[in-house]
Amino acid sequence: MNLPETIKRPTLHEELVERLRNLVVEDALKPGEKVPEKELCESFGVSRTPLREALKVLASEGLVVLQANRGARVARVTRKELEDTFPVIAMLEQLAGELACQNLNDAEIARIEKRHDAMVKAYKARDRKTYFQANQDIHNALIDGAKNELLESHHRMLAVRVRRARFMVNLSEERWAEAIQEHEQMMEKLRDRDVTGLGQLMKTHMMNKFAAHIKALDLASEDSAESRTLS
Amino acid sequence: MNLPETIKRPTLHEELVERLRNLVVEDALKPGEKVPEKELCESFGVSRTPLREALKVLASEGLVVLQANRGARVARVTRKELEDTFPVIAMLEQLAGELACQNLNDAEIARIEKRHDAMVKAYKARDRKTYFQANQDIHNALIDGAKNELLESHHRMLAVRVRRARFMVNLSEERWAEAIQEHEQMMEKLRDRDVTGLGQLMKTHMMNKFAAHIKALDLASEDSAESRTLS
DNA sequence: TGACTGAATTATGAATTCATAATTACGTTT
DNA sequence: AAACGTAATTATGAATTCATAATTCAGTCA
Repeated sequence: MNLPETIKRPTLHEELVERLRNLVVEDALKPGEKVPEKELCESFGVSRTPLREALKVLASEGLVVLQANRGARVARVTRKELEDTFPVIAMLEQLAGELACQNLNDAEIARIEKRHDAMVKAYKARDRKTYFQANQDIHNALIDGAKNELLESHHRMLAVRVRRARFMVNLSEERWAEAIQEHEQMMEKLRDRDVTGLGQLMKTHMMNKFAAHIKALDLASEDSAESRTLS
Repeated sequence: MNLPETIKRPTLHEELVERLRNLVVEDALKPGEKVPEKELCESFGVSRTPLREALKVLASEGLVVLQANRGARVARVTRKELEDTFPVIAMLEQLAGELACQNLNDAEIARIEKRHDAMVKAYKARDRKTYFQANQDIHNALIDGAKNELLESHHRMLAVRVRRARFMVNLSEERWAEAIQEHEQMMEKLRDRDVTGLGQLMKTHMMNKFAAHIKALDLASEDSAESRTLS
């Protein structure tokens, strides 16, 4: 039996931060929309105090925007914001790749390979949902593998933005195939413990993803006149 | 007359986030210390509600630690945390250097050179306070020069940690001279618009700073037995 | 004396209340 | 009818109150 592990009792506002973040990321609360304080309080069965505390935290993460005396709105996902996000996240992934190569043990790498195989399988079955999950698991495992809490937390904050953007563009068949290729290469580098190699790959992987997103956005914006902000 | 500029009316809790953050960064609230909710409310002349909202935000930044039903404590600065911080901040500075080289115009670069000269002057006069301020201004100007809000905000969060650590170690004469040298080189690269060059320099500059910090910490910890956490 | 028990006190999380800013609805005027 | 001004309503920020968990302290017993 493995002992202690400090009992986790999530305080109300932490729970709410989680839930609200999910509502935003899963696109249940749409960008630009006003956050319905009253309704949310009722549906969660809590008073305004903890909910507002949670909103403050979400605001500091940039997921909602607070306007003095006018409540909170879900932050819009602008093109500029996406353009800003990717270079930063790419750098973090590069660093994560380098550190993960150094820190992961063989068993951990084997576990990642398993997820990788599952992802490839999902790709072949064109099972988007499973693919996305496995993909996210792999990236998270590599980030965790860096064993750097700061890196992890900052990456998580940025990844939320990208995940949010996922709802706006759809993965093209070409990009999907390309992404799988890149992941294959990443696994190779990881097996070989090629520190700078994996870092480099993860960076370019992210920048390619970025390019695909922007391309998809440009295609999408051909339809609508107001292409400055998305959705 | 240049128009709009949305009127800034800081809400109470934002103001408090600022103030509290300063208390932590300026080491008025010592690491590990309990945050005296009551006293702070009185001294700021506000009720607990906005102060607690501010604490939640500070907690999400990692500056304080919340314990359920036991209030907030100022986060301890551990060695591991510093070791985690620097590589991340170094990557961000590298990216900032690259982007700043591309985005800054001649006038902006000239302004940075002015600050650089002021910094060198402060160095020669051994005026630590002025030096630190000018140094910080330069770094901030380069970060701002990247014109990337995400980069900026994440950098700011991490920089706070380093600034906090400044109170624990003292800049050695050798490292000080070295840092000035590095800054001279940085200005050169900036003038030459050497994108990758400046990026590289800023990264190593930060890692050198890191090494100096760690070295100073090791020297300091020789004195005290409880060297696992600092202060 | 020193460790334990339990009551008193204090601190904390969360609900509620209150004052005010923002929004809406309505009436007036042209 | 459209535009403006004003009153009613609602939403919001912040103070206050309340219930409960944590801490302190006094008293008891070994």
